[in-house]
Amino acid sequence: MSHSTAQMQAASKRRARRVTINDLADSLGLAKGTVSRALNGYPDIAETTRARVARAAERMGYRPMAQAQAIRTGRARSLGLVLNTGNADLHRPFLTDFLDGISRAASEETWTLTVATANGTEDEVTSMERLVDERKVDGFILPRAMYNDPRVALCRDRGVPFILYGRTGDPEDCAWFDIAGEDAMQSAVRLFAAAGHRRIGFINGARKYTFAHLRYDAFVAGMAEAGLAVTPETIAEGVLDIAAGESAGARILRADPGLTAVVCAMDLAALGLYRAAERLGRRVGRDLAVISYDGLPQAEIADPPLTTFAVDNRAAGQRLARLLIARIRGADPVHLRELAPARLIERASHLIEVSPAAAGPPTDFA
Amino acid sequence: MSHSTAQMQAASKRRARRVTINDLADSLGLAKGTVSRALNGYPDIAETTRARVARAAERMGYRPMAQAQAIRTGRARSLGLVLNTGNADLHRPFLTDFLDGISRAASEETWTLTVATANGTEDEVTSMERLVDERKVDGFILPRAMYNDPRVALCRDRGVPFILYGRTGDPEDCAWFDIAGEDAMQSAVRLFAAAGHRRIGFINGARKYTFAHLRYDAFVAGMAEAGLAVTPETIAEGVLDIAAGESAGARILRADPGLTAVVCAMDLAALGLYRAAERLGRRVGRDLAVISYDGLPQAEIADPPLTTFAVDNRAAGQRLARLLIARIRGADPVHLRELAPARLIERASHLIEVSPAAAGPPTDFA
DNA sequence: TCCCTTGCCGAAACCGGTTTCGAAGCCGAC
DNA sequence: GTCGGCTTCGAAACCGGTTTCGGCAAGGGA
Repeated sequence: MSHSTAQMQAASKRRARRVTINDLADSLGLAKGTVSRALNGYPDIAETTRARVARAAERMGYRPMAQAQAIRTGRARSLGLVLNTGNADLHRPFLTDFLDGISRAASEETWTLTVATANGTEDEVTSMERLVDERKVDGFILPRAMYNDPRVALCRDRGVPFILYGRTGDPEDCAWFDIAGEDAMQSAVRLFAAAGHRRIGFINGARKYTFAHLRYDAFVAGMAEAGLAVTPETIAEGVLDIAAGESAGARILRADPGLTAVVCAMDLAALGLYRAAERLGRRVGRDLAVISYDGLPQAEIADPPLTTFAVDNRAAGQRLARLLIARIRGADPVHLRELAPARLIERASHLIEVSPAAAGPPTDFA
Repeated sequence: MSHSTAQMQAASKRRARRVTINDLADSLGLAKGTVSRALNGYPDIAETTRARVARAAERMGYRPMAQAQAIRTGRARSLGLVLNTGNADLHRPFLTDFLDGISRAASEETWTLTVATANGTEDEVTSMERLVDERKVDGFILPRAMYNDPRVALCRDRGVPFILYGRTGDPEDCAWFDIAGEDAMQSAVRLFAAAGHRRIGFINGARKYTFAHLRYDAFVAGMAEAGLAVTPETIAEGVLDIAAGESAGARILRADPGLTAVVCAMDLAALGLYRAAERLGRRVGRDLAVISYDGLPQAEIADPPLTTFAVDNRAAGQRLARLLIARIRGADPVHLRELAPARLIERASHLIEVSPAAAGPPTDFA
């Protein structure tokens, strides 16, 4: 039926034709169906046969061709991730760790990661459609969950498994993983309140993302808990980059010159605030305290180094991948929901002297 | 033979079974082989038939299943990229743009991007092997080309197409794309020399990467051209991150306190140099001029903002993807080699007063 | 009119796997 | 000794495409 296996042994391994399941079956004197079942743990294969097949597969370096499996099983064994580069800065610093986490977890199950990019939401959905129509991926990781997320709508409509990085407005049938940014916001307020701050500003992200809702509510709750007044003019919303952070920062700083502390929902916002403060003759870490969220590398470089709640994106990627694979294998999404905490990295930006009335080290809240 | 198409029309589109080439053939009354050839531009199909098939495919939303094609053609239509996270910082800031460039170019040809990660070089090669054995990818983009690159050895050995981002020691049979970092280094030296600097230091990357050889030679050439002496104690090698940049910076600054300018092969090195300078009571942009290379976002945040040669990683990704696809389709690697320039972004770190003898605006060299 | 191209398409093999179905062989029970 | 059941495997269908091969009909030249 085929190419002499003896000849294959003799030939140097390089450039050799792949060894297929037929080669394996031939050399074992078994039917290829039998070999397939032996390799895939079917119960109707004798234990001795199974071992013999496994040994031969190992020896001959047999690795099943993924596509050939996919065509019958319908599983590409690939996770999809589409990055929206419309707001590239949102991903930038996260990405390496995030990808590493995903692909590491995927590898463990011999799955792979397919990534695509898109500009804007519409393009994003189009990319996703192509990926599922061509059966290149079995499911999606959806980063930056939006309150009203068209990607979720698509997946529901097409019956494609997915997992959100973040939460969404209507979580029914959604599997998700998220970091409790809201807890971080509340901790930040507590920390400031305990340090004696009375006038605390807030720079939030854009409401289209769910996290902005959560963090806003948490900020307000934290203020209420501390018995502090929330004044709308010292709250900025919709800030997603440094430039917006700068103008928003300038606005709230001017609205209330008595502001001594600002909580930022994102490091980029805080970095913008740094600039605004400088322009207004104020200095972060000396007469303006800042606590932020994300843990970007820029935050460490900043002057003064930014105190921020850091997110472990590698771990997040791992969890997301594992949860998605479980989802693809049929697990109930209700059981695939996890919330992890952010970790406070105390640097210099939150330490200023406010009032002698304040007592106790702020580190209690780490 | 099959499922009533009328029924399919009636049913809501959601969750519908994929439309296969058989469905298409049935509904057209053609053999599926004919449909396939029509779609793939075979010459033995009548023009009217081809048009009819194309229209039907469009109308029914037919999208061939990638894996089924791959099994016969041997093409997965997927580009492989394995990221080495052992030195995560090397990728970090590049990644979003880079991935965007690759996947954008890939999409144009309806290819996709498969990414994997690895720790260390050995793991990297293992990951690559799995990808090609399972036929998940048709070729690789190899970022951060090394002088002696085991990934290249693997690809050659297995006959797998690849393209280097960077150059390598033995370029035979290699397709590559690179940014002319050496030109940037030489320009930096010229710029400093023209501004009157006489004592110029250099912080280089690690020699295992080819770029470090090229940039070293270019630095030396630039110094010779300007008639300046190269002193080994003001040259540091092997710097790949901020910490190493700091200690290397301290060393050369102490070795020659008369140093007024430093060329850095990487922004991270420059950022480390900032810290070293500060510790030694010197200030970049006032009594120490710095020009670097990469164009990281951190460089803009730094104080003072870092003058640096920026790399357009999106464009690089695009070119790499296009070249790799050409390579996979059989183009001769000798014709797949490109060199692109870096672009100088003048900020504040290179502007200091040195000697009144110097004349002429430095911008001549941008 | 006949023959030979040429254009166009159907039929079937093929790719490398998975899954279904049925049958052979062995065993113990009756 | 026969029968039934269980274990174990071979054979073949199948998945959704691509590619080869051959045949039919139309057209052109002699």
